Amino acid sequence: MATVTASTPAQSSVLPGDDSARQRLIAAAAMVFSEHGFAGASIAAIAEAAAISKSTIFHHFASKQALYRAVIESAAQEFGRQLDSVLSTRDDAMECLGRFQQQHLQHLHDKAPITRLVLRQIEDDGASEDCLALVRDVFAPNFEKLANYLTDAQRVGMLRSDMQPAAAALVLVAANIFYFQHAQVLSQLPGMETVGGHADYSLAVIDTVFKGLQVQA
Amino acid sequence: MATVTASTPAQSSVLPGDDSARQRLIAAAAMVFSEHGFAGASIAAIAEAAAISKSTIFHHFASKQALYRAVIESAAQEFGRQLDSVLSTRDDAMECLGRFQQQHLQHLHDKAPITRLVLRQIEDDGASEDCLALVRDVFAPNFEKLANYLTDAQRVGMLRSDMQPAAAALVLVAANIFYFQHAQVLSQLPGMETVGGHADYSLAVIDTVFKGLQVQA
DNA sequence: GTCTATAATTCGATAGAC
DNA sequence: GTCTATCGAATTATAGAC
Repeated sequence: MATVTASTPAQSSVLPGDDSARQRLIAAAAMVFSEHGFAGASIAAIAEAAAISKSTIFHHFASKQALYRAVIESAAQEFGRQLDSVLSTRDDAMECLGRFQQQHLQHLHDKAPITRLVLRQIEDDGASEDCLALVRDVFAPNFEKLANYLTDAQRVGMLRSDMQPAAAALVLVAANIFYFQHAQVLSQLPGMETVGGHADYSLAVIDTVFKGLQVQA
Repeated sequence: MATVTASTPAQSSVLPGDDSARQRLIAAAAMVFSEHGFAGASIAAIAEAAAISKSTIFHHFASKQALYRAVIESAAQEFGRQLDSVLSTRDDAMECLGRFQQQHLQHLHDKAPITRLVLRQIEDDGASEDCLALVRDVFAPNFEKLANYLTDAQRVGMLRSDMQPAAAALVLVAANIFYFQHAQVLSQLPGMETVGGHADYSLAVIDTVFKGLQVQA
């Protein structure tokens, strides 16, 4: 069966294929999925891109679906690792959240093809168990890191005590995903000149949400 | 009322009900487009739904594309009319913006099929002149109404003076569109129980953005 | 309705590492 | 000798053509 355990005890093998083979396969699959979508990406094409045989793929992954999911998981976990260093309660909260916004938006762009694939899948088929599981198992942990950061900062008195962490996290993430999906047309809206490029956008969002709309006392 | 600004030369037909025929055609087209998408909706099917002939359609609209656009324009203008009554600078700003969020989200849902069509088109082809023109001519006016409300409220001292109206408007709209597109999976995220249904979500967003994240003085 | 092409998945076997 | 990565060939599923 597919041993999907990620933690091989680093048995220094002399063979070119150990656990890195798996990583190479994921990388190759990411490219092919990105280019052709899930349905359009054949196992044969992925095998060719990874320079291995089709059957080897099924040695590593139980199904095409499982491979696809591993690709997404890999990207999400990579971002998750960044998160830990970005969200440090020791720093100023606004600065910290600004970093988060920028890194998250950057991540969406770096993995743009996969990001589009995932968003599209959720839009088309959000009620499917596949989608629900993907969000629950892969994205929820990262979301929780952000929400936990907000809750912690709240406890320490760095953030408004009656703010809802989950709602705030959602607003921040939504602003990024919305921008990722619709940046091309945003320049057509009035007043958008002042918002500018990616980085400026992230800072404008944080300024807005962090300080709020109401008059400050 | 329907002042459908158009590039079409005003064929001033003397027939009474000329304008209502146009409206009926738009309504029928909206249904057919919603059900089958742009490509899947044939002019013949639209003509049948509107109980008129194909050629009558081309008397009212220069092309299928123009009719499609009129459908979107019609929905946007309908929402634009609601906006004027919702955004009244006389009321409390938070309450007013809460109403806006709820109405906007409700509008997205009421016109769900068309909304999906438009969002999809922007995602797939946002750089096309069609999309840019759509946003510039159809959505920008409504966006501007919200931005202007924020600017006005700012001038009157109801909102923080150094807040960026365009950024704030974007955050609010993004939160709604994001929710519209991904509501099905949001329940998989931790802490979402407290956010609840449509109306609660709107209020949670407004609470978050209006009061901000930082500790209030 | 059968036929066919394509793609996913399974099977059985081989080779090298410990 | 067992374990695992790998492969080629065989099997199933399915969508489209005729």
